[in-house]
Amino acid sequence: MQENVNIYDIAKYSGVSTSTVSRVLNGHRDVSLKTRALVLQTIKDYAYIPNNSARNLPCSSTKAVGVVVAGVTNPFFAYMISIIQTELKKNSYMTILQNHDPKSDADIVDTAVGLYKEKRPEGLLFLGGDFERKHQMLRLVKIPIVLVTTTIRAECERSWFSSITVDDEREAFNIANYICSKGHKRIAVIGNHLLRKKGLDDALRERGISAAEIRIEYGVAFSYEAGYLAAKRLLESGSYTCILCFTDILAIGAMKAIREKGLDIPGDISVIGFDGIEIGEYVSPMLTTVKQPAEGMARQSVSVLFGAMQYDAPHMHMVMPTTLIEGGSFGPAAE
Amino acid sequence: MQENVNIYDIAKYSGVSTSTVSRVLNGHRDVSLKTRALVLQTIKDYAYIPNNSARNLPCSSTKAVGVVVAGVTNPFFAYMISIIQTELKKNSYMTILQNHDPKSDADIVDTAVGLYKEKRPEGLLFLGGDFERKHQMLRLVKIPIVLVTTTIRAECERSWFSSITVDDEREAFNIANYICSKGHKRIAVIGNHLLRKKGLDDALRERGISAAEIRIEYGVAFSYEAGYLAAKRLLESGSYTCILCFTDILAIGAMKAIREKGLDIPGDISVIGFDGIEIGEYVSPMLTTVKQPAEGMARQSVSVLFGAMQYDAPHMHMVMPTTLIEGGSFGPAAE
DNA sequence: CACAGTCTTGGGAACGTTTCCGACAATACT
DNA sequence: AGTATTGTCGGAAACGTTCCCAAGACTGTG
Repeated sequence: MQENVNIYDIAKYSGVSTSTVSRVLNGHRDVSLKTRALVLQTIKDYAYIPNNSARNLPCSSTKAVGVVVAGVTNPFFAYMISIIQTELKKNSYMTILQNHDPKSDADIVDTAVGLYKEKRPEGLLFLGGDFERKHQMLRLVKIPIVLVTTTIRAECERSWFSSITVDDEREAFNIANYICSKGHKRIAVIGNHLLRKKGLDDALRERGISAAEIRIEYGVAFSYEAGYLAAKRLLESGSYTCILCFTDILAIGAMKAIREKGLDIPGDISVIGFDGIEIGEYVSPMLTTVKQPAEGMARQSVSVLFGAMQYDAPHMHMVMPTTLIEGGSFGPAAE
Repeated sequence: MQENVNIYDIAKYSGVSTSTVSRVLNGHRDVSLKTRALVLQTIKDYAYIPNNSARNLPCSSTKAVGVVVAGVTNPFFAYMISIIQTELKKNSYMTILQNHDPKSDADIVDTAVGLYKEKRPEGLLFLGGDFERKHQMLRLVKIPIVLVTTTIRAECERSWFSSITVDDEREAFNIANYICSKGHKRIAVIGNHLLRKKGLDDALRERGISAAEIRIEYGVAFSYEAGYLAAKRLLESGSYTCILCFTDILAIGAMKAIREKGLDIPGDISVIGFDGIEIGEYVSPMLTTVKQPAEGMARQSVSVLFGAMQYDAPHMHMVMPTTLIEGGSFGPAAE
């Protein structure tokens, strides 16, 4: 273990005070060009690297943002993470990644509180997940929180956090209408999403399709496999002309089950997804999906978070538009 | 902004000294049960959370590990990240995620050095990427380094870091032989991987297939799109019975181009990938691929890293076995 | 009852920075 | 020339912990 050089050493070797070194380090003015150059050279010579913990101590800033993700494995989140990380890095914040396996039964809020307690990030970003039980616990976390693509229950008091979402209920309502308008009547659903389910139910009710006629498979997790298994169950128990999945990866899983059954997509069964991940363009047929503006949401999320962190900006709840990507996995009802 | 309570407050309110509070916090013995209970209660009452920066200062430990990933967007890496993060968390280390966009021209080593300078992690994990130019710079980073699935040039001095990989050269050699043994002669390759290319070349040379007969598309990045575009170029310029891709996502991209051309997989063209990502099982036909033991590698990587961090364990270079997953995208040569 | 030994506790010096405040020199102005 | 102003710099007190060292209380033994 070699001894690390510290700011005192640099000061000593440069023949200046620690204050001056500190000023150089932080780019403050009030340092002559000559002194600055001298100190910078010394820093270089001794390969000095400031100690971050000590640095954060006086201002008690950690330069860290916690990102709690409901499954890094989901390409939709992975994509947003890559953007968020880049954006945070630009402001020299580090991203502390905290994966929350959606299969595990631990509550995402617990995960977040744990992260906060241990690492003291200055802000918290949630990607996906369900925000319901025990969310109150997060109020004692006094740092800004932004929920991205997270399902927020209607009864939640929204005054103490920000969010960036699409209007899940409305989008589901619209897509359900779209499906019905193409003649589909025997519709199945895979996925467990409170708001999207609500929008769906409303649309069907308006059209006089009773909820009883709809089969909903609450694919427990958002994974390819869950979609596959759920679709398999559906195909064994009934006959449908359209399967709506609340997530693209579920849809892709479902498509496999349909193929295995020897059925044609969309000839026999249409499949429709939600999210708009890249892989959807590479399956056959291309996935028809409700695309969320992932890049924009990711960028906005750090912008909103920084706003709250730095200027104490008020909480806001942004609703982003979606686009229907017509991929080929959806067509009019068969008969 | 509310004032944060600190260890002094807790000491004061409990009527003890900070030393005692500290001892309770760190689970040292030499504290009477009564005092311990009292302090714990006070901590609870005031919702006190120790300041991490201050905590790390005396021992200068940051409880952080940097993970530099050559593209979080690649499901192969995303999967390993999720495991690594879980594993690190178990030891109450945080994972600082640093995405290195493979499309960008910045060198991965620069990214890593920057991460080290800014955040001072206690260990560094590389996922994927090419380890060649300027890798020497990392020697001045005095913390343990483990490379996972990273291409390490033969000329690299290996004594100062650990690695966990498959034997890329040998696996490529084997898979090339496998392809040839099924009668394929007009083979194309997509991907840019030094070692895998070398193994491939060797195998073909042994079989008397000159490298000139092989068309290699150096898909610049590892992305679906790169695979798609590369395959498109291939199909326009020649006729092949098999396309070997150095990464599954390239293969999946290539499959789309083949379908668009109206060709059958594997009837007209076989496709073979490398990695063994989950989505490979959900495309049609299922992707034949050389599966790397992602889970095992991820687990081993943090185990090796911790070994080096804690016991100053010697550097090691683990080579893991692969499995050939026969998915259906590969068949014997057509004619 | 004196003494040694064990438990428990408090005091205070570190850890490596930042930053406020004041000192000093050099310059500009009256 | 004297004074105000500006530009540079150093001193030293924080920041919130940990941990070593010593002091005090208590127990058991002779």
